[in-house]
Amino acid sequence: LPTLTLPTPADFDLARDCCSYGYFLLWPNFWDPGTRTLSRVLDVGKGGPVGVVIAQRDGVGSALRLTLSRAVLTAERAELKRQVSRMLRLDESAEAIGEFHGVDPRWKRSGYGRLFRSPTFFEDVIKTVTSCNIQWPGTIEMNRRLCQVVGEKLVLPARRKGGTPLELHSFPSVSRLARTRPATLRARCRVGYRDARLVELARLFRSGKVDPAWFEDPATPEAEIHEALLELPGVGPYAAANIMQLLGRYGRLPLDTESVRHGKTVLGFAGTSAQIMKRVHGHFAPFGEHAFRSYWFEIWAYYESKHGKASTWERETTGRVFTAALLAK
DNA sequence: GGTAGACCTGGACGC
DNA sequence: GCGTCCAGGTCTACC
Repeated sequence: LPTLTLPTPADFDLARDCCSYGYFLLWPNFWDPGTRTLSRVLDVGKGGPVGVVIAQRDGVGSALRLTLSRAVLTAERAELKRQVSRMLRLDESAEAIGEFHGVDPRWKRSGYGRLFRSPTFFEDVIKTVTSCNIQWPGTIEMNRRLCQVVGEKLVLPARRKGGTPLELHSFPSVSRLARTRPATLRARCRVGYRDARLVELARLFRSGKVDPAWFEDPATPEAEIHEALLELPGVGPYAAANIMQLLGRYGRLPLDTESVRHGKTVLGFAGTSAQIMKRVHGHFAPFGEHAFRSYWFEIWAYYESKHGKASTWERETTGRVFTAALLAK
């Protein structure tokens, strides 16, 4: 099979930096704790979906080895590298992570700093909308169904003679989701009332009214991005702040019921949820433009204290246990 | 500018 | 078993 190599920052650790945010557990992403590889299908051009397995064999800072399901053209190769770099935040240098550790030294030892995200801005927006007002296992199910129902199918030949071919799916493309009927999403993907909002989002991307390049441009003022996100269907204060962090803007906190749980059980705050939210907000304000990472890795450390290293979580078992009721115990 | 009430779905909990 | 509540919120309609 064709392979590609991708250099990484000096401190990059695939197992740690991939398994750093819940989206690594969402379809079509598949982290295999056994082989410590990330695999999924990517849409990189007109040649059809490409399966990719990402491995880091020679330790921290070594190059990634990408094994592809088919040969790719030059333009596809560039796009593929761009998408993998986005997912794993290869754009964040060791120095940039060091700067964060300077502000919050608690994560220096583990090296946590990069946060996993999607290969595209579009997928991040859709995934965030599917995480609202629902428990985590529901988000997992919705993403699985979206891929299987609306995503493009990729069939890989059986590894052994007589074995069954492997069927994989990509994440729904903008154009495909824009053409999907809300009723289909509701019935087959179980997205509930999110149906029309998801289709409308895809249509905004398709028409160019939402331009990913503008949102991703470091030169675009933060306040303008935030304002534009709030205009999107299905995106409120929580989702907007979360998409901001996915864009690498860590100054805002996506406060939700999980923040309240964290405030109570870990930080020891008492009072009404509104009061606790306020205190959580104040607690992380001193971390300034790094606030979200300080907040998130505190939560992540709590999850790992309950279930072990995130890189050992299985998508089908451990990955599904993060419900409010279980976390509160 | 602030706040009830509705909203899909499915897990958790009480009876 | 069945009803109720609510989750990594958002939107609309009111005040």
